[in-house]
This record gives sequence, structure tokens and C-alpha cells, in this order.
Amino acid sequence: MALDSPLTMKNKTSNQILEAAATAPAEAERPTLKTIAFMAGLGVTTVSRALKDAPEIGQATKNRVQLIAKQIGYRPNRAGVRLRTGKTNVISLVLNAQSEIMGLTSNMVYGISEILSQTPYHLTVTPYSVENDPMQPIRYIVETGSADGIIMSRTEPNDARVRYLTEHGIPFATHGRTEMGIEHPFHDFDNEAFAYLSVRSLLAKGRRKIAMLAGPSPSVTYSRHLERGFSRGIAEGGAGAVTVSGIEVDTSLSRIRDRMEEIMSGSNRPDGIVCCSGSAAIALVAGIEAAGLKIGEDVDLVSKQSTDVLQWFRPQIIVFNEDVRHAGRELARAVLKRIAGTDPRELQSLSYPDENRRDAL
Amino acid sequence: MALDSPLTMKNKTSNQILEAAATAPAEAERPTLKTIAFMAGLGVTTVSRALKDAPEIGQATKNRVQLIAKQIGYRPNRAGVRLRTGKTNVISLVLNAQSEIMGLTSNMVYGISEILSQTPYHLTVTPYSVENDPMQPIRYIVETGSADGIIMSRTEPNDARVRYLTEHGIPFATHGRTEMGIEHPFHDFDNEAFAYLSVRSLLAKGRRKIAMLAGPSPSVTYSRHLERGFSRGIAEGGAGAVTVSGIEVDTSLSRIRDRMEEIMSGSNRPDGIVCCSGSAAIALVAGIEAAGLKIGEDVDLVSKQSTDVLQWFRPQIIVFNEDVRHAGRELARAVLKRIAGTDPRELQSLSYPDENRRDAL
DNA sequence: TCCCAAATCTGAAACGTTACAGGTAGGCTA
DNA sequence: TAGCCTACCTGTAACGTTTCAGATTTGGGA
Repeated sequence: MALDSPLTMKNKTSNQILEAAATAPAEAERPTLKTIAFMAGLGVTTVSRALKDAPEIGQATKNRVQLIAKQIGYRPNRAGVRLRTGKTNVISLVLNAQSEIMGLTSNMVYGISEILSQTPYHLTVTPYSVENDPMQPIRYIVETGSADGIIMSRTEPNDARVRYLTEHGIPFATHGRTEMGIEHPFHDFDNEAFAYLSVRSLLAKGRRKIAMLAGPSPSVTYSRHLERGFSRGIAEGGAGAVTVSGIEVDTSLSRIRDRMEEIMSGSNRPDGIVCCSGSAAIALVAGIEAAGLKIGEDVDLVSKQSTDVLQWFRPQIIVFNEDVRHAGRELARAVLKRIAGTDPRELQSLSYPDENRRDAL
Repeated sequence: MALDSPLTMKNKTSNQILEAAATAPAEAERPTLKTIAFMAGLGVTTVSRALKDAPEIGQATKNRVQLIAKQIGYRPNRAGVRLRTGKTNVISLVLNAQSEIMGLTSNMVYGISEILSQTPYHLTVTPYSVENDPMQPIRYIVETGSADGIIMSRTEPNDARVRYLTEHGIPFATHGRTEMGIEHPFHDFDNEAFAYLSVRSLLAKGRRKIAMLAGPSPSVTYSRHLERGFSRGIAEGGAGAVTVSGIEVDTSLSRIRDRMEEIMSGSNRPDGIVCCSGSAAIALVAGIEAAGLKIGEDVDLVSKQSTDVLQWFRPQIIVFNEDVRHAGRELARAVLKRIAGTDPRELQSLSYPDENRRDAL
């Protein structure tokens, strides 16, 4: 067998090509660079470069290689790429398994997938239970290098995960904002605007004693936004705020119902209520009605929702939509761009209740 | 430098070890087998085997290696394993992005994750839109070898995906059954029992003209199960079945509501209704009430639900719970065992309405 | 005629892992 | 003593990709 024998250029048999021939795809094996190299009579290196349009490869060769690749349905082996380059082509969605606000998770997943489906990226989901440290999945992903980017929610004003990821230079985007002087990609629903508009619409209905079901806990940023918008609305309107103690949006639905019944049977009961979650709203209504009151007459209720269930539930509820699917799309776009090197400050976006409302249809 | 010089056994410097020393972890690099090999003064091969308790490695060595590995927090590199063995350590959940029955997706995801979190497996989600061929994501996964196992839903009696995966020998588990003579792992909610029990509970309330909101389409298996259980209940009870035409469980909520209003305003209106989805039930109620009728008085409604919203919505609705999280756990366990080689027939399970009811609390 | 640069292409090495085919030492049997 | 078996460990190669450092050819300038 002539190794590197100086025949004419066209017939020369390089080692790489010989090698490719030796391991020629017996039948229906998944094609690799080697397969293409053999078919094209080129070296593996050349094929690799030709497929990514490298400038040092002749145009004719590129066309030829790309044609072959398309014809035989070549798909780069993810493990090979990942091992060599460290690039995983994976985005990880990290979320809290407990606090599932109706439809939030699924819509988020679908929104993200919509964007990723046009890229080589895959989506993995990494839930963590409440009893565990929220940092745990994050650390796992970073330490094992199992994703190129992370999307996470339930952001806190001073968020340990944001700090950790920033320090480690791992691209990420958060559903929700922070207040720690770190510029990072985020998408958020403007919950302050929502709470403010909610109060205003209650005022417009003549309600004067207004209450709000609090967000998950002051440690989650959007709870503060809600609070701020609520207070501003109350202050501007000169109305009275009634405090709802003992429950918040993450409390179990039955507890919310029971407590609400208590409150609405009490002497200082509110006549207008703001709620930031569709499922909690349903429990609130159950409590209100158990106290013998009627939505739209004795009390008005404004709620945010991410699926269109509330309209059917009680048409009297005033509803603002949060398009979580849209949020998923925004967040996916943001991480991808962050991975590509875009400045974080260009990857921060807000959704407003009104816009969403149109958007959602 | 002495290569393979015959010093004493204890001091011998093998090539692998020298090599490991050459690339010794500068600082805080992720440890690999090489790192451990260097620290233990062993070859990479030995370390690899020691970590998987191979019989040809001395017990003392195994202990030593495993101790080092634990101490320095060794995690096998997934890309390395995958490239070498073809094992991805990934389970892919393939689902339809459109027909989201309230909470189904998220609960499924959480259930699966619960099981996978105790294994090296990651979960990726691959949604497909209705306009696309359901086979497309399946083919993609198989062709690119991007998962070791697949979980999918919306199974059809004669399911092309089931056939394809079986032919290709790819482990999978389905949420729902097929009727094509292929034994494969599945988990299913017994919708026939549900429909049957639903009819019986309506009969027990004295209802005589009973209707059912159909499943997605006869092409999805569980629609047939519903139909079967429904017919059996009707026949046994000697009641009358009222046909609901024009809508099914996947129809948009507003269409369901409108059509329901029509039907309930008609002359031949049913006095008992069976519904297999929580969100559809809400739309049904909206339609019923728009026709001026009252649930629990003029009509009774039985519905399946996968989140506990309906009780709060109208306590009069008779509810059966489907624990989708449990289904997720079952399906995850099933694929894992299938991957391990368990006979498919041992990986088929059903959930019954009653059992679930207890289970769900 | 000779040399150089540009244009294309190439092989070897490496990423981390595992399978395969040894290798060596020590003890046992004949 | 030789031969063999067992217990334990080792190096090499390979999975598919990309990077690095050349090779080779061609054309042009001196």
C-alpha cells in the first residue's frame, strides 16, 4: 500500500483519508466528519473547517463539503464538540418545584423552547425542592459545567445565585430583578405597575378600603414591587389600606380560603382586593363567598393571571394578564445573547400589564 | 528522565502517572480521572475501574481511590462518558405544546425530576407544536442519539412513535396506552373507570340524561377509554346519553363555553355532565350558568382534575383527582428500568380514580 | 532562475472516558 | 526448578471534534 506516494495531486491518498476509508460506514451508521472526509476525498480537518465557513478553505471545497453534509444528514456529535470545546449547547431552567403558580412553569418552558428550537441548544429542567438550598442546583451546574446558560426565577433583591454566577462568569438571565448593583440580563413583569393599576381600577369602582394578598415573602423581589405599587396607588387615591395578615400568595389554597373567610366576616373588611396569582384568586373568592359576600357587588377583586381561567371563573374579577410564555421567549433570547457576549444592560426588559393584555390575544 | 526504569515496585513511575503529573491540576481545575490517578500514584485505567467497584481491583485500592474521589469532589465528565460509551444519561420528555391541560406539564416535569434527581440522569424537554409532525422530535432524538430514554404523552391506539421507537430499540415509556400488539412501558390513568364512576355518581344523584365532553379525538387512546366507560355506565344504569357535538376537551375555552350555553338552553339538555379536564370544566360551568342553570341543582357536573382548583371554583362539582405528579414518577421509574433491561410487561401501571383520590392528599 | 507569500489543505494532539489486551509479582503445583 | 495460575495493575486505542503547527502547491516578483 502506497503511503504518501507522490502520485498526481488528484489521486493522492492522505493518511486521514485512508483512515476514513478503513472505518468506512458499514451501513446506516451515523455520519461523522470522517464519513464526509472520505466521501469528499479530504482530510477531517478540512471538512470541519469547511462546515463552519472558515476563510482558509476554498469556496468550491466548502460548497462541495456542505452539499455532502446536507445530503447525508450530517449532525455534529454533541459529545465530541462538548468534550473538545467545553460548549454544552444546553440551557438549564432552574425552578422551584413547590410554588407552582398555575401554568407558570409550562408556559415558561414552552416560551423558552420556542426560541431554542431554532438553535442547536437543548433545554434541561432542574427543579429544586423548597427544603433544599436554592444555590444547590446552581452550584451543581457550574461545578459540573453542565450548561452554557441558566434561566432562573424567584429572584431576590440580594440574590446569592446572581452573585455566584456573576463571579464565575456563567451567563444567565433571571425572571425578576435584583437590587444589588450587579447588571445582569433579566425579564420582569412590572408588578409595581400592576399593583398600582389594580388599586386605581378599584378606586374607579368606588372602593375605599383596599387590601392586597402579599407576594411570597419580602425576600423575593417582586413582593416589594407589588408593595410599592400598592402603596403608591393607595396614597395617590387617598384610600385606606387594609392589611391581610397570615397568608401570602404561596400559602396553601385552603389556608387562603379559610383566612379570607375570617377577614371578610370581620368588622374591618376590605371592599377591594388585589391579588397577584390566578390560583390564589380562586381561593380568595371561595373565602369571600363563604363569608356571604358577592364579587362585583360587596367586594371587587383584581388579579393577575397567566392563563385565562379567571374570566370563566367569575367574570366580575378584574384581570390583568401576565404572558409567561412571552417571558420565556425573552429570557431565552437574553441568555443566548449573553452567551454571545452582548452587554447585560442591553438584555433587560420589562412587560407592562397593558401591553401584555393586548399581547395575550 | 528514567522511563520505566526498574526501580522498586512501590516507586515505579509509569507513563500514565508521569503524564498525569505533567498536566497536574494547576489550581482549582475540575478533577478528572487523571487527577485522581496522579494523587493515588495509579494508572488512569485502575482509577476508572476502582470507582465502579470492578472485581479485578484490590479492595484496599478501591477504598483509597474512592476516598480521594469523594474528597476532591470528582464528578465524571459527561461528555467523556457519552463520547466513549454512547450513554447520554439524558431522559427526554416529549410533549405537545398546545394542548396544555392545566398543570399537566409542570406536574409531569416535577414528578419525573423527583426520580431522576437520585440518578445521574438529566431531564430535557422537547416540545413540538401542533402544526408539526409528532414524529419529528422523536426522529431527531433517535437520529442524533440525544437521549437514553423518552417519555411521551397523547398516545394513540396505533402510535407511529411507539412503533418507530420499538423498531429502533430505544427505551421509552408512554403516558397512555396503545392498542397495537406491542408491549411497552406505560402509565395511564384509568379513564374508563373514571368515566364509568362518573356516570354512576350522576345516576346516584338521580340524573337521567347524561352527556360527556369528549376527549381530544378518537385518535388519542384515552378518548376511547372515556367513551367505553361512559357507555358502560349509561347502559348499566339504563339512563339516556345526550351527545355533545362540536366541542371536545382541546377546543378553546371560549368555544366550549359558548357551545355549552347553546346546548343547555336547548330542549334536550342533559342534567348530568362528565368532563375529563379541570380547565374545560370551568368553561362548561361558565356556559351552564350563562344558560341560567345552577350546578348541583339543575345539572350535576363530574370532572377529573389534576390541580385542586375545581373544589374552590364550585364545591358542587363532583371531582376525581388525577395525580399527574405520580404519573411522572411512575413513567420515570419505568424508562429507567427499561433502560436497565426490565421486561416491558413489568413496567405497565394504571392509576385508578379512587386510589388517586387518597393519594393526592 | 530562485525565493516568498498566499491560498489550501494536512496530520497530530488533545478533551475525559472505557474496553481490550496485555504485564508483573507471587504463590502453588509437579 | 520450571511452569502455571491468580490477583492486581498498566498502556494503548478509540469515541468525534477542534486547535495548532505545519505541509504543499501556485503565482508572482526579483
